[in-house]
Amino acid sequence: MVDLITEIVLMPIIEIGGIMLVKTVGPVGAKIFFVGETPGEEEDKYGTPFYKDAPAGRTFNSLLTLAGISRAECLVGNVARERPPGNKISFFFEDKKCTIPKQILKKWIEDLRQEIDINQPNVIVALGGTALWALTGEKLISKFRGTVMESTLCPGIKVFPTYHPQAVNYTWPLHFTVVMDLRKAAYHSKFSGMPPDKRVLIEARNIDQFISYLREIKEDTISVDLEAAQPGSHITIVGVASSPTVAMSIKIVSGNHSRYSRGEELLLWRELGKVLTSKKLIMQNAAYDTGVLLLNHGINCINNLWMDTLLAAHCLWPETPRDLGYLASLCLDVPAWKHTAKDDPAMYNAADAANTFGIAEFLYKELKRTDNLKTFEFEMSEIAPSLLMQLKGIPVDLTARDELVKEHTNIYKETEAELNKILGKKINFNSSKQVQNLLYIDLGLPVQYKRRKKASDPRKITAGAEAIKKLSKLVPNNPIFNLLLKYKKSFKLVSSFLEIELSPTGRVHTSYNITGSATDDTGRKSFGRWSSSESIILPYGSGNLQNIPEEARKMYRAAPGYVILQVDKVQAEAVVVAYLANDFKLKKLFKDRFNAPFAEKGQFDVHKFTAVHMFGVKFEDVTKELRTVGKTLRHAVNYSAGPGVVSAKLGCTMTVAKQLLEKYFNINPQLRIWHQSIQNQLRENRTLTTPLGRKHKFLERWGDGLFRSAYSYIPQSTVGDLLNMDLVDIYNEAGKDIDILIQLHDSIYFHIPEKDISAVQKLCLKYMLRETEINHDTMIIEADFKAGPSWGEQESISY
DNA sequence: GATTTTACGTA
DNA sequence: CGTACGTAAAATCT
Repeated sequence: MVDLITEIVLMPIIEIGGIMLVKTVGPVGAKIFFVGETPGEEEDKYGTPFYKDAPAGRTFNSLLTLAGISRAECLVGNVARERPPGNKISFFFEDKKCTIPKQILKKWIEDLRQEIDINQPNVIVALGGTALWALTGEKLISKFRGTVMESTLCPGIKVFPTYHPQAVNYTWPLHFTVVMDLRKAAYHSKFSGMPPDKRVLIEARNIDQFISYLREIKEDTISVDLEAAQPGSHITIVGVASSPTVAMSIKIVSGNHSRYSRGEELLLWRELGKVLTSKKLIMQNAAYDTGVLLLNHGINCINNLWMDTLLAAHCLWPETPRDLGYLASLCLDVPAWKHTAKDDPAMYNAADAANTFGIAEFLYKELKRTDNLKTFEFEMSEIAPSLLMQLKGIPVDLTARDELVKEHTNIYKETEAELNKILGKKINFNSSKQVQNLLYIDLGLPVQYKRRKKASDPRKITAGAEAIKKLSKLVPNNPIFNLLLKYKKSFKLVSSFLEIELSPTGRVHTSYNITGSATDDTGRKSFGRWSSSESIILPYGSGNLQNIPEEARKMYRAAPGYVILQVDKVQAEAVVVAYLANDFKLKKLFKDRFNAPFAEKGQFDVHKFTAVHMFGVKFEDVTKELRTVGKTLRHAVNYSAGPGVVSAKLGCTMTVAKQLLEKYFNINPQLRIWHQSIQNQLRENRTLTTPLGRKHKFLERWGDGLFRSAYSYIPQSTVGDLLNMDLVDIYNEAGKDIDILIQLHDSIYFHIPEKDISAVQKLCLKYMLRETEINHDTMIIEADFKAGPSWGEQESISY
């Protein structure tokens, strides 16, 4: 019977009272059926769903191409067949939350059901939340995308949800996820029915059962996952998988009580310790699990790590989310399980363990295929030093801290009182809104706006420090500006950096994150630099240790007889840029500096060099001010900053800033060429590779924002990686003997006995002068040293 | 009470 | 129209 129909759409366009009916199109018996939401303006005009020249249709087609799917072989339709007023799907629902469909929508869903029934596709791809709801009754696309579901509308038929192409248009980085999803959908179009779930996930009834499971594991690799209660990171559940399909978990804690006797628990930890120190281990975010095991149970299994799936995913896809649920949706064919954490934590944990194993196997193949194994192994080697730095913490001198708190609390309180007196009323100067009202309404000053990232961004009013500085120039002799700045500075210092909780031993801890940021899930920029954030294992301190201001650094003091020694990569990013841009003059300067004896190195200062070329003065005659101009311009231009930044930094007018920039570019034409070459590389496949082999695909919209992000990528990433290589080597050689305190992107701090200074300097130099090939030349970034009684009081020392 | 915005510290 | 990062406090949402 079906044979009689060659195309579903015999009459795609039917006009009813001026509104087009947009029907499903495509060949009968297609294996994939794409279902969207409603027709848009163009679809309505031409009667075709995802019309090729409509915004969503254009994106849809390009996503299909990237996923290797031929649209001609697919059915394509929408849930709603007419365009609602204002393109709002809620028009077809009785209620605001879009759960009760109106009669007409019910009829369209029945049409959809019949189309599915006639065609019997192997997979229906639900594009967006409405299609997901119509086909399965579920609403949250972000929760279910990437996982196979069974249709409730047509039982027995697979539904595979992903984002709507229009969502990709709004948030372009989603396209990576959608392409990955579509590839998986293409795989599912090859067979009908739900994929069998072969996993055996078991919650152990008691310790004995868990221990016998551990003892019987024959495989040499296992994956491990812990659940822990905060604060204190007390382990509540342990899960171990011996393969992607076999996992067992055991609940150790119920409520606030251990479920087992002390003796039983000790037995468990002993047996677990044996397994963890004899097998190769897979973990997701191993630094946390290994850290908790080491700190709370004395189990040190760091050297047994084979793969941290977080790091593997970071090396492969640094631009995407990397939580386990997301990775599973890309790599595996398992049902979504992340929402079961509360209802059945033990099974949830077992699923975590098993899925981590499966993800690891997938990622390993991908790392190999894409030539990323070296970067991955390097990142794995960073786990031990970063974790031990976290656990060790850095010492705080309580007396110094209290004095600083007292001093700066006085400053902001006095400043506040003075301001209130001048203004004749009380204002919260930490409130941006109140300060804006004060400046722009009460005082009627010219409104200051934030610098925009894009010309198309809306202008935003600001009352930040930069705006206040500008106003103080416009209105001289008004004392409130300086008072405001003083208040903000000291308040911030006290609240964010001085009044912090210390550990019982008076230390501060931070978690060094090898994979960088994790804040939002629409594309990240992690370039291989570490980030620093609050340690969940030891939650003491200000969290981020990479943004402590100089004043607050004074409270981090060395023990008696000890010093804090700092090693810096000299002008690191400027050196990398010089080699990337192939700036011969500059490269020669850096090489000459390297070959000069220590006492003469000051004669090869890059910023003075810039000033010499900019202003035609002699090297000896470069003033401090001219050097600052040179430094600011080099920095600004390297990263394609504009005159706004230069004028703000130098305190000059925009006109002067523009002239300076122009002059700089004329003297350094290589920079424009280098920027152009970055753009050319992006044009090829949006991917940049650093001299150390780290790759990053830039998913943002094509344009200046993308370019600027890309310009900064190679220098930042290369310097970060080189410093971490140094740190790993130094740790591997001497981590047991010397205390590595802090990593600050291009410098490392040590806490060492004063008598060891020159030995540690030697150790640093042994590794830090490593050679890197760039543009068929050999780059060496120099190192220099400072030391002092505290982190905030550091003096240069020779070597 | 949870989430978003604004501002600000470092490299 | 520098980039990258994390956090505190205020504002805003539900």
